[in-house]
This record gives sequence, C-alpha cells and structure tokens, in this order.
Amino acid sequence: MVKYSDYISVDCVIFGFDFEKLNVLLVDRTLSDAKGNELFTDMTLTGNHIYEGETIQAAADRILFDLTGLKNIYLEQFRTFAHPDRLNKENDRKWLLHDNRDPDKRIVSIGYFALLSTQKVTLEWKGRNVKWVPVDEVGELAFDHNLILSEALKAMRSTILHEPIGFELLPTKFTLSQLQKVYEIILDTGFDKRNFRKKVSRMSYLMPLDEKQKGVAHKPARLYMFSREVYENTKKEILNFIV
Amino acid sequence: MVKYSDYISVDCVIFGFDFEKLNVLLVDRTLSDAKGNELFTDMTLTGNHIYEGETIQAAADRILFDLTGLKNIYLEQFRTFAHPDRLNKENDRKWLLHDNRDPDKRIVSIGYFALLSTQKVTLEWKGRNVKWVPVDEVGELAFDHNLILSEALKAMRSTILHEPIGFELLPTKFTLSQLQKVYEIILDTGFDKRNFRKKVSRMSYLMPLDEKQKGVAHKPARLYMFSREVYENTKKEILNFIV
DNA sequence: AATACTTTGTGTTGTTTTTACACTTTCATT
DNA sequence: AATGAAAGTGTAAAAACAACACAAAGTATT
Repeated sequence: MVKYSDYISVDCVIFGFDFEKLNVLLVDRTLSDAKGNELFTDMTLTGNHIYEGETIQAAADRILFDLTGLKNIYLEQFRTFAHPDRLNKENDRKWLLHDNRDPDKRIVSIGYFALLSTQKVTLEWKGRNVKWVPVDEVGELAFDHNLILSEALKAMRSTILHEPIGFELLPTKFTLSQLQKVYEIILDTGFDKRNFRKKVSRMSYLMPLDEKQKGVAHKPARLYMFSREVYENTKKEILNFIV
Repeated sequence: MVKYSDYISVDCVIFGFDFEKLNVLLVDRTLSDAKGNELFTDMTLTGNHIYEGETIQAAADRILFDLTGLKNIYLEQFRTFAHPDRLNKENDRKWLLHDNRDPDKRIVSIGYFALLSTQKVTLEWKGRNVKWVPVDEVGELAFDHNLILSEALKAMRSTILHEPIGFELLPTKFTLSQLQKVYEIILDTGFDKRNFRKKVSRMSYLMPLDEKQKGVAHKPARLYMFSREVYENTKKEILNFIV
C-alpha cells in the first residue's frame, strides 16, 4: 500500500445534473461497534487522502475516477479548509478513533468541485455506497462538509456566471432547452426562451450539429456541442456570459 | 514560543497601489555560512507558519499586521499550493536545512492576496526587510513564489471584474480619476473618462463627499468614499461591474 | 497681476444590447 | 384524424455602450 500524507486531504464536491435538479454525490458513513451494532450512520462528501508524492490535482482526479469511472471531467479547486476544530463533532471523533487516527490533529482539506451529467455515471461502479442527493435536500453532513458544500455552491455559481461551464453538466450532445434549464436551476431564476437563444447564438463555441433528438413525443430539438477548442481561441472577445 | 504546525503555511501576496503601478510586497532572503559569508540572496513573498490552534484566516491577518501594522484590510483566499516538489530548488533546500527543517517534507501553502494603498503603510514598521516591487519588475523568486504571484494576479484580476474591490487599493478618500487609474493599471487597458464616470455614477455605494483635493496645482477633484455597507445591501441588483 | 499649466468635470449622438412578448411547426400518442 | 408537448422564430421599445471636445478651477511662474 502506498503511504499517504496524513495531514492533507482532498474533498471533491461532485455536482451532477439530471435535467431536473442539481445533485451532489454523497457517501454513506456507518460506524459499528465490535459486535456489529450500528453506532451511527450519516453522510459525507467524497474525499480522500493524498499519497506521498502525488499532486493534489492528481488526487482529485483519482477520487473522481474511483467513484465514477470517468476521466477528464471538469474540476476546479475552490477553497481550502483548515479550521482547527473542523473534525471535532462527536461522531467525527469516534469515526477517526475507530480509523486509528488522532482526532486532535488538524487536517487540511483542499476543496474541489466537479461538474458532470448524472447520465454519464453508473453508480454501481466498484459497488461504492454513494448516491446522488439534490443539493436542496442535503441534511446534516459529517465533519465540516455542510460548509464545504455551501462554499462549493457559491464558487460554482460564481464561475458559471463568468465562464462557460454549464455544458459540463450536460451530456456531450444537448439541446438548447436543456442548456437553458441548467442555468435556470443553478442560478435559481428564469430566462425568456427567445432571448436566451439570441444570447447563446452569439457564442461561436456552441456548435450546432446536424442531428436531432429521437423518440420524444414532440417536435425533436436540434442537438448542440460545446467546443472547448473554439472557446480557448475566442475567449478574449467575450466579456459577459449569461446574465 | 507558540508551537506551530510544520506542514501548513500561509503565503500572502500583498498588492499595493501607489497611483502609478501595482506593486507586491517582497521579503529579502539572505543565507550566510558560519563565517558570515553571504551564500545567496533572493526574495520571497510574505508567508509564515500557522500556529497550533490558529485559523488560517487569523494567520493571514497576523502576517499582514506584522508586516504593515494594519488591520481590517482586504484579504481573499485564492488557491492552495501543495506540489510535492514546490520547495525543491537548490537554494530552497539549503535554506530549509539551515532552518533545521526537512526539505523533503511537503508543505501545504494556502495562498491569500491582500489589497491596500502603499500610502497606508510605513515599511519601517518593526524594521522588516521588505520592499515594494512593481509586479512587472519582479524577478525570479524563491520556492514556487513566481507561480503563486501569477495565480494571485489572475485571481485578483478576475475578482476586480466582478466585485468592487478597486477601492481597496486606494486611500479611504479618493478621486474618480484615481479610481479609473486603478482599473486601467490592473486590467492593462484604458477607459474614456466620461463613460467611466457615467458607469460608476450608477453605483450607489460610491459616496461623494463634500470635500476636495487640496494643494494640487490644478482644479481640485471631488473626493469619494466606498461604502461596503451600502454595497452589501444593494449587490443583488448589480450584475456587471467594470467592463 | 497676468499668463501658463494641469487636471477636473460635463452632454450628445449613433450603435449595440437587453427586455418583453405570441404563434406556428413537428413529432409521438391516442 | 385529433391531441398534446416542446421546438423554433421576430419585432419594437428601453437601456447601455462607445466615441468624441471644451470650459472651469486651481497652482506656479513671470
């Protein structure tokens, strides 16, 4: 087994959009005593240690791959959490002791958020006990994970206003209505359909395909793709994004 | 002496504006051998350890106060640096060994940037060997501090586009021309004076004072102040900032 | 006292962007 | 053949943006 730094960890706030709601991937945490009786059960964000010699970016990618089986998904470092009491709740101390760790040792956690479409993920991957929870239905989490989640949301909302990352929450091919829905859900607002289309039609990196939705009980919508390449070449011209 | 965590540190990128250029506060680092011969000299950003039990925000405030004698200045956490080789340059290893530290131990550094007017600071404070260097004249720095500086600049430019932090680089009372200059220097662009004034006149949190410049060899300009209080109450309405 | 110098402070016009708003088309289902 | 459901499209009024020049108010110089 590879040795890891026991004072640095990475927490990934993995956001998944399912065309209806914004969800976050949470892990079940259950602690049982020696006889197998359940002491408590609650949930955490997805996090892990960093191995010796591993960069934090690589650690975040690894965590993401372990949980979703996906590579090359959008990942952004947004904030680091190092409050000396951040692991100090009663259940957290029990959990750490059970894991032979010193609950009084400060652990620095570097926060990343990831964006993907829930469609892309098979949660049965490696049989992890993880599940999607709508962000507005998340209850009390372990450690300081409610704080980390709310900071991740804040950072993500700020980024989505200024950079084209809405696409990351959709399948590779998507319709304009789906894109509009992404922004409406995340920014908790509504847009006029015609004005929204007028706006995004100015974005040269939003590429219309010669392809339509299939099997829908209404006029099938045209599909689009996001071209990061075109975006990188034109972003100097673009000042305001959505809103 | 208070014990500190030897694996976490805070680096503060302290930006100071002097009405002409954007500067960063750097510290001289000189290593001498036992006989007093100078082995090398170079510069670092301002950073320090975090004491046991101290929050990182408090550590950043402390570093800032130690160097400038100022409290309540604008401070923003922008990124964390934890590459396993970040302290691995030859001079850095010598420096760490001289300081009885293990150069192979990874140190996580949490990056903050601070904004202030150079006018507010007396560098003779506590006789520190620090100085202002224009950001476009900074040479090779110790550790990974060139990377940290450039990431701080990127983050600061991004924030200043979306949040009213330009004021933080000026004295409490300032003129509109000084404010315009801040944005011109930092964004490396020019604005039309009338259009700039039209834009900022819409910001209710920019408060005109019944006071004018004194002792200038030309028509004295009206002074203004930034009201964070008004801003906090009105920011929901504000969508685009400068540019 | 007059003049030169420097920076402040102000308005209009044409262009672009934003906002508000409704109906027809296309497909699957019954 | 009719129904239901979302796609797709244009216009007009309001707001914001970009480009542009000159008189006013003070200090310094003579």
